[in-house]
Amino acid sequence: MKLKSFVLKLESFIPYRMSVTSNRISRVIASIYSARFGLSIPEWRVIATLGDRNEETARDLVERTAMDKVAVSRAVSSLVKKKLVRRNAVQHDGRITLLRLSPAGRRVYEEIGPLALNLEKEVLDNLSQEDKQTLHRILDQLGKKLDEMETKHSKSGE
Amino acid sequence: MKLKSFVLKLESFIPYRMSVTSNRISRVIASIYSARFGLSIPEWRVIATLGDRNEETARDLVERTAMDKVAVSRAVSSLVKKKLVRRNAVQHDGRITLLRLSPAGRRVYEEIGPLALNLEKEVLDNLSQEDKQTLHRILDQLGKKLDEMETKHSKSGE
DNA sequence: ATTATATAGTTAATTTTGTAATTAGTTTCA
DNA sequence: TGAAACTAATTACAAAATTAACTATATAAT
Repeated sequence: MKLKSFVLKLESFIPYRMSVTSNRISRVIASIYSARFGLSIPEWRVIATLGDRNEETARDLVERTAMDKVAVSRAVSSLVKKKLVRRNAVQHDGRITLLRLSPAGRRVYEEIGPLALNLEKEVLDNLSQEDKQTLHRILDQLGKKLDEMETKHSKSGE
Repeated sequence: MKLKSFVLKLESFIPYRMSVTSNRISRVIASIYSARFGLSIPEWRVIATLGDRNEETARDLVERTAMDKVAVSRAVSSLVKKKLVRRNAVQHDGRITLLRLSPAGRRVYEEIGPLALNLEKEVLDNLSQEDKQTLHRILDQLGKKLDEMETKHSKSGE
């Protein structure tokens, strides 16, 4: 009789576990800015990212947030419509615009920021300080490995 | 002058970091079963879940995978169409059907399972054994806290 | 028994997201 | 200078996910 040569239990499969947990956390965090401010996740990410800079191009946002450029584009134009973000043309390059929070956008940032940090704190409440550091380090290391794997993959797929 | 009383940097905000990392990992894993077997993520999850059981109801799948029941329903009916999953009626309750992998479905499971585990291993390659254990424990603890927060939230929202 | 309530599952409508193709502007260099 | 190649950003289309509503069966209560 043929024996199964591997054991795959979803409940101990890290990719699956991380996906479930991270989705649950995102939903909790999203609840504060979607219900109270009508913002989507990408919109909030753009606001959060612009919050600690003066001006940035959409390109920069893509880099800094690891979001897709289409998602950024959509979030930005929606935020511009809502008057939370302003676009400023650039003299020497007609393709790009510099983005910055409007005063209203900054107020939103100043209001959501602390709430988001509080919720994060509550979610992480069960973890020791050391666990949190370890988690950051683990995420760093996973990110590095994924960089490798992704470039390898795209190289071979050319 | 008013000072900002909080510091929110997306790149050190755990909910954000987990979301980015987990999406990247999911994409890597999905590449093996989407390209080679034409399976969606929910389809693969159903197969993986049925793989280590004899029979289960859709309801059980929802519980065990934390997937939405609509997603499970669609994944199952698609898999039935593809002849990878079979439905068996139950005598005493006309609402439920018992699901199990067909022989073909089991072959898919037997083929993807090891590949998925290998990829997981590669992704986690940078982590020590201890880190992996810690990660599991952290995910456990986050899960517990999320349980609390979600029930609290749904209670108060009634 | 028969109305009410709950459960399992599906179907339908909406929204969100991802992929591809397109537009507009810029740089390179023969 | 003027094609060709590249970059930034948007638009259009397709796939996927969420939410809401619905069907069918089963259980509970009066």
